[in-house]
Amino acid sequence: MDNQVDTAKLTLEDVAQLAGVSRSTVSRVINRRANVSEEARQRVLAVIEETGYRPHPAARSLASQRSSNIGLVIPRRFHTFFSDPYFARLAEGIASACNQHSYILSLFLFYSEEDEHKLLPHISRPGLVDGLIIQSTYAADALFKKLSHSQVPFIVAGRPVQVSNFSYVDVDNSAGAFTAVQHLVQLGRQRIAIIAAPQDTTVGLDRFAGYQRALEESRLPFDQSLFAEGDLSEDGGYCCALQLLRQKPDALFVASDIMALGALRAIRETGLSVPEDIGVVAFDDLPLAAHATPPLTTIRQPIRRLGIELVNGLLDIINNGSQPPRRVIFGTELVIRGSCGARS
Amino acid sequence: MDNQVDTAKLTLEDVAQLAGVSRSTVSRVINRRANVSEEARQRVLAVIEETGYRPHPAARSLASQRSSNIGLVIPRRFHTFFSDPYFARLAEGIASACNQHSYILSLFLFYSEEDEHKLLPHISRPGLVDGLIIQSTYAADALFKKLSHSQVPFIVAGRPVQVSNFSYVDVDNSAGAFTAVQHLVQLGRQRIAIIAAPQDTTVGLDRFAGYQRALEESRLPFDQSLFAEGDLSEDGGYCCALQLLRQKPDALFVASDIMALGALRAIRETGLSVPEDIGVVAFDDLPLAAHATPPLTTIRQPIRRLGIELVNGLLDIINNGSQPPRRVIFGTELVIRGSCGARS
DNA sequence: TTGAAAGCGATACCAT
DNA sequence: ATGGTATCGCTTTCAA
Repeated sequence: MDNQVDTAKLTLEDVAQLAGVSRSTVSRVINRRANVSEEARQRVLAVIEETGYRPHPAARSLASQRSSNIGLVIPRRFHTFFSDPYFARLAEGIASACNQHSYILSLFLFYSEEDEHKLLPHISRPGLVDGLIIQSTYAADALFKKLSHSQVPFIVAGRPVQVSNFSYVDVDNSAGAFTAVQHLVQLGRQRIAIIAAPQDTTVGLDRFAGYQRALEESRLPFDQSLFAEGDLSEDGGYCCALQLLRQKPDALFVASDIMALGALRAIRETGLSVPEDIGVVAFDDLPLAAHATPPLTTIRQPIRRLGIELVNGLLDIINNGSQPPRRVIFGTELVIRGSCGARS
Repeated sequence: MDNQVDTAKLTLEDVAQLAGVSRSTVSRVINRRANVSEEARQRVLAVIEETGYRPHPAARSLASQRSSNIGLVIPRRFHTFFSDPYFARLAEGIASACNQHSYILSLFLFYSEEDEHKLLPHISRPGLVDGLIIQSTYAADALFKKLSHSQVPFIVAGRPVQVSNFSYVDVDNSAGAFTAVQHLVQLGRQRIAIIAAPQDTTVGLDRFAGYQRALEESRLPFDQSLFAEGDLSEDGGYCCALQLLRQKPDALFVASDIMALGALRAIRETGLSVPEDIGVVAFDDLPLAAHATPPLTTIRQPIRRLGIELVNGLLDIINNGSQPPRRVIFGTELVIRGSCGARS
């Protein structure tokens, strides 16, 4: 045990000597190559166990040209997003998948344009990371272009705004929104307003599209005055709701749970009640949705799974290339609670 | 511009040739060493600019034995914590400080014991990271011990539970809690209950200590039946509040905003009102505190600054050693809103 | 101030 | 199956 003290500067060579084999053999054992005699392998393994030897990551990456590192990139527009529980959950899924695959996860948050200029050249070059997971944003499109000229494989979290042949993982935002609105219609609501997510993101666009589709299908007219665009914050939801309430809607589809909290607050302050006066359906199903007053009926998306799939997808691309682009879209699920007025 | 295409495999040697100098000189320029003639430096800089050359991180760390990487470690007990906005904010502060110092931030979330066993040997050896930021937990103490035998510098986020000579950054939890409770006392509350944070964390212990101190100082008796220990979740706060309400308290000090949300929910369901029947003061001042109904009076702690200071502290330790241990404690601030019943 | 050369600690190809 | 060796791209003495 105590011989682990100076373990720090133990090299392959040392292990090889102790085991009475060559560096090559030790390397093979470590990398689980087949062509090693069981006997040699056991001897090496024993020495490694005893000494607590670990290969030096830098030496490894230099020689193999792989870093076993992937980066999670959050472009500028989304800092605030990081205080959004959605993001933490995604990161969690990503991190746990990384653990599973023995990859290290590095975080790149672009706060300022300066950050981006400074970091981009580093991460878009092979060496630092083997691949990147990038949160989709409108602003991120420029980033995608630069990256697609680079050697670094990447996968996008959420459909990229401009159609291009990138690999991505997303949920079916449009279908989810459709379900949400359809549900309200089925409950007899007629004037269904929407607090949309930013329309320069695919999340925003797609959920709005689903809303519109549901109206059409129910032969309800689209009324521009029942549309408001929030910024995904609680405050945003609050402000939008105040504005929309003047139009006397009887229901509200809110494109995110967080904004829905704000909307509930606005409705409460206005003296109206949910779901009696106004039915509300949100999107995300974060843990807080169940704890809102009243509990939010919302569209559940598998955020953690999204994270895991992003990692799996990225590793697949790293190992096998991204031709054709790899795309995965998860379905959503309506979770009925108190805010919509379903009698359940 | 287009010559940046094969920039990927450009080496120091290439740059040296293009600039008509030796590798050594280029290296000196890159590392901002003094002993380079202005002329040579300019030539090299020009070539770097033109070619978009970036040093290979692995080669660099291998040669210099520094990775320019620091790790943020979240021990087991705290996964749930990651969906706590507190954590996201801390990570944000840490990440932005890393950007500033040109360090890469890697995330190590220990989900399972297996994760820990698998990752620890790697991160506790020099090479992968230059240093670690570790979230304090009771469970983390074992981790600290292992690490203090290793070569890897680390700093703790939050005071370690068992007193030892580690470097750490924390807020003055005890003083904050004291202020909170004192405030309630000054508003005339007599039966002040507490929803404490887990008592196997210093956060929990210190805030509870502050609560007790405030009672003592006001000559109010400590009543065990007015004490409940929550798990930092909304649900935890809810359950604790239900339990405490049976004891007819006239005020509640809740050790975290998130738990306070749960407490408000419980109080609401019980038909009591805040602040009339029950004054509530919480701890954290996350953005959501202002949006609760009623808005939470709470103790503000500078979470982002905590993150920044953790990085600065760690870098200081990396560069100058940790003797004596480096300790920074931030003060807190009472933010008065609606939940406490102050007439403001 | 500059350059030559010896590592840093692994991988992987090539013989054997 | 095993070992020798060139190589990865940089930092860092050491001489000049």
